[in-house]
Amino acid sequence: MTPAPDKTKTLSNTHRAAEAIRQRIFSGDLPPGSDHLETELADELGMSRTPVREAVLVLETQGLLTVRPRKGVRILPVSPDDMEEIYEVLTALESLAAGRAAERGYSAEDLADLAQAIDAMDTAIAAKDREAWAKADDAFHRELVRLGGNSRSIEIVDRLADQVRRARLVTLNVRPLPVKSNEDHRAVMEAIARGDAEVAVARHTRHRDEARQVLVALLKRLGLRKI
Amino acid sequence: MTPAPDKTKTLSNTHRAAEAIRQRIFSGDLPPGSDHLETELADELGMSRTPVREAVLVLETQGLLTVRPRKGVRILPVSPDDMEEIYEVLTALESLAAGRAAERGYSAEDLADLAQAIDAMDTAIAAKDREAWAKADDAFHRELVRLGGNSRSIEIVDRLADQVRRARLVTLNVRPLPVKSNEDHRAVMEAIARGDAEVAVARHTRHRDEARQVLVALLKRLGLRKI
DNA sequence: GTATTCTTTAATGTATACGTTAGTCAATAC
DNA sequence: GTATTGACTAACGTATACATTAAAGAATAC
Repeated sequence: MTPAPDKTKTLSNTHRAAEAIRQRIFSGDLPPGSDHLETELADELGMSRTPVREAVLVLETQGLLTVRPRKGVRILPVSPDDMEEIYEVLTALESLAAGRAAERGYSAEDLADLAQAIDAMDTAIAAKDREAWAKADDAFHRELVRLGGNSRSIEIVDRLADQVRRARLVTLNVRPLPVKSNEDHRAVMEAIARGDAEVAVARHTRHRDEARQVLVALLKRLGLRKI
Repeated sequence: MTPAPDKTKTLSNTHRAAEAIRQRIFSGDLPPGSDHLETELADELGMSRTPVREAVLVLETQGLLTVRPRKGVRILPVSPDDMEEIYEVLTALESLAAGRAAERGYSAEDLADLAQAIDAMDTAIAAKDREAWAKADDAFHRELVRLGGNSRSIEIVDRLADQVRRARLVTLNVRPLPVKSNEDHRAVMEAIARGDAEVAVARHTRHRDEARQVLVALLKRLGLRKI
């Protein structure tokens, strides 16, 4: 997700277009590899080409699509190799955040959201509710980076997490329920709580590396169809 | 720097505008904190508002400026705190790259550019040529990330390095010549050459952390004027 | 003198029109 | 039958015109 540029009310059409297209990509409505003319998108969104063009330019810099001059905008596929790259960066930045969070000396109260996300994952796993688990997992990682306090990291991770979410569209119902991963989450949180940056970093790095291996292997096994 | 979108010849005005504005920011021609109307920029660039708007939108997502609805585009200042954030992310991603590069088992030949950058820094320091040193230092860090092989990292680091370059506009001629930093560079390169990822990561992390401390302290000492 | 409201204005956000050009398809030459 | 060339078309890149709106200032009421 990307933060709303205007919290009050009057979103510009450009922002609406960007958000709409982004949603349609994540929902699978604009599938990876598909092409779309600016004119079509504009018609479908009920606006002129101008805001659509502007939105598309932004989404291009965010790596969701490319503009191919007379072929339309192409929704970018995410290959297993891409996902490996994305996870590498995510791992580095989230681990950085875990370390910084530990150094900041947060109180138990400060970590309430983190704890809540962990509980929600436990609940979801008990109920075998994959959607709920994914949502809580997102919340945990997002909150972790927020606690790191580096706004640039937050922004970059947000953008990359978008892509991970796209991958999950495909993998969520195929992969085994990650019953063990909450042990890692708890360990990371506890390390942060007691100010142990080293363990927080090490544990989180291992956690993400393992997740990456599972996901990439799964994507490769699922075969050629790009996400 | 940002890779040219079209290597052949026919750059669109949008790309030209983006590049021109970027250059004007780095050259100090558009100072941090200054405001500029789209119309003015368009006139100065000899084109209409449309490509300028598109360029500005992209630069906004890259964190160089913000569009403030009836006030013009504001060139963003880079505070010491901002620089601290930027260095944190740079450190994490460059260190990641150093580790991955070590794992890849590069030959001495593969590391030639790295070695060349190091030599250039030695030469520059002997000649007390700060400009040359900065250029070679840039080349070293850029090549390091390239060797890491993660294209997302490369892109992110490129964007952040832009900001570091802006800071150097102010600090380059004030700070002491970093006579000792090439020891770190050499150690990192040697660790990569012998495939020692752990040392490569640790040494580079330390190197960047020290550089960050020097730069941030200097920026704070130089005082209130934002970059 | 101050505060409120109205008016004005200027800059943006959006639509649209137009020129350019790449891609397509057909026709013709071989 | 194949390949090359040419015209055509449709999509994009850019310019421009228009609508919208927020900021600034003036005027008036108190």
